[in-house]
Amino acid sequence: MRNDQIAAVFEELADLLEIQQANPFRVRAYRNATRTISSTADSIAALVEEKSDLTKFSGIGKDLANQIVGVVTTGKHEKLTELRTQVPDGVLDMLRIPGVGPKKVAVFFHKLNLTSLDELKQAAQEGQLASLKGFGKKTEAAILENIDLAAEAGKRISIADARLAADAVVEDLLAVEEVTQAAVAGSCRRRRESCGDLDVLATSASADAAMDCLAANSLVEKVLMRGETKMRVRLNSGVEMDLRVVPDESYGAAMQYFTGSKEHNVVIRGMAKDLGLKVNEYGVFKGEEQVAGATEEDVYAALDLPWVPPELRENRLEFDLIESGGIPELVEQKDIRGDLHMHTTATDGTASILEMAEAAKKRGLKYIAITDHSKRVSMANGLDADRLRAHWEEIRKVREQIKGIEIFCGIECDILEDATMDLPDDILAEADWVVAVLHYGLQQPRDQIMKRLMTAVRNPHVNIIGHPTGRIVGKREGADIDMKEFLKAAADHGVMMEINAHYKRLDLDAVHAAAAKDLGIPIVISTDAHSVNGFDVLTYGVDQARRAGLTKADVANTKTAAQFRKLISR
DNA sequence: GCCGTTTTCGGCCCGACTGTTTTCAGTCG
Repeated sequence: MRNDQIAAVFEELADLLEIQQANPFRVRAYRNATRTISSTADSIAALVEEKSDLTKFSGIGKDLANQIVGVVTTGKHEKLTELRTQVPDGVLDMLRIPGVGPKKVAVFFHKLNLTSLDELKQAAQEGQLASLKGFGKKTEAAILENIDLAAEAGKRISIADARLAADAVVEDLLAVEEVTQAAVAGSCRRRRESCGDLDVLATSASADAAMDCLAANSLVEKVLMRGETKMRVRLNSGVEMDLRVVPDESYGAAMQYFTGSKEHNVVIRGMAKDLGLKVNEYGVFKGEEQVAGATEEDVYAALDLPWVPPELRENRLEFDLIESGGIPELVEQKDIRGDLHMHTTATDGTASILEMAEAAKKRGLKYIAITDHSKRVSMANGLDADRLRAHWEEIRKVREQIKGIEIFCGIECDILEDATMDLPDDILAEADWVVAVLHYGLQQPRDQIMKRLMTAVRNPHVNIIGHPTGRIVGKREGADIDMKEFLKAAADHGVMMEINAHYKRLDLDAVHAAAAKDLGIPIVISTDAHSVNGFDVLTYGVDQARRAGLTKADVANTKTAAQFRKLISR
């Protein structure tokens, strides 16, 4: 059983308990556990099998540990099965309507016996909701208006789209005379892989001036809510954006607050409490007195903490890092000197070897590896041994035509479904750089996937595993991998791991990249560029590495060309 | 349901906005 499957059990349990008006802190305990389970690189099922103590995870106590063991060993959860018979699926769907939470859903279910979105819609159209105690015409109208959005609730946009939209709004805001400061906050600032909504923060002599600016932005479809300091809009893309306007002296506190994550902030506020302080979006307060707030650095300093890079604010690594000596300097885009995964017209790229090399050089890169597809990827005109040798011959010619950038003869070699390599050892041995990847058969059972990965890891010619899980962010689950076992094998055999920088892949993810770092595995951030503009995505890969707590020293393609050549010389 | 070097019981972050109220509950982030 995979971690996300185990997590889903407790997620549903939390929803059902919430509708049953269970103790909200108990519900939160389940949600916290869900998060813990899905954000560890350990295989929970494997831990259960070897009878490890699950209470070592913070937020998992004796009771939850037992429940998890039950779920893993029996594949069922008694309480969940029982609750399901009491609350139909359709009732849970109602939770996804914006503005509708567990309390309202409970009323619909218990007072009106409504059990689906369709039934709720009909009841609203007939005016049944407005007559309920605590409800009125406006609530009913809002539900009618929002009920069709329930289907796409939870829809997230890629970090690339998020940054584009948020940056555009910020740029507009900064052009407003009254606006003194404006910046992106929320999950977009934390550089999550995808964003469910966007947060923008501003300081302005007039909150109205800032809000009017956003309301007039061409990206905005509708103003959903507008108060004194806070405004929410829906963008054309369907995603919602919050704008918050605060005084200058609170800007840092507000940035800290609205950057989140919620989990990070809960810890921060707990620490403040222990120090006899209170933290809110307006500042850090000792009694009535504001002791910090203008800058984020001040806010953290008031709590005896170093400033925490936004990418780390997930209550995953940051507090352990602080405790064990401080937050290290994270890798930056300017540290990257090489790109070790890209394609040319030889397979499915749109630019020649020379064009790619020139584009890379222009971006300041000192070395690249050309890694076109192997023959199994026939759709992309993948290379067999003969064509690959000819291709490498071309690369050697290009080396003569361009100076100041080193070009490695590489290959992105498929690991086939039967756990053999797509190209024979003798040609892999001739390569400077071999990226081994899974493209097909990602749905195979864990045993076979692991067999394939082990084949690649043990192959003496394989340098690195590219986009190790094969997942597509928000679209496709990756292969079923026991990540700890796989990474351990890679570490033992000196095989590196890729963070594929494309915003649709970002693979390894932050949790697994951190696990790889812990094992001392060198990480390479690669763009997988298929065109000269394909290098643009590097920034997303660097962000992902930062979210994993990686420093320059952890990332192999920060090395100089000479150092890197030495690293991969056979 | 979890957690603890002032705690094994009594806490569990905090505020904006809306709608339905006439002081507050629900939702959201």
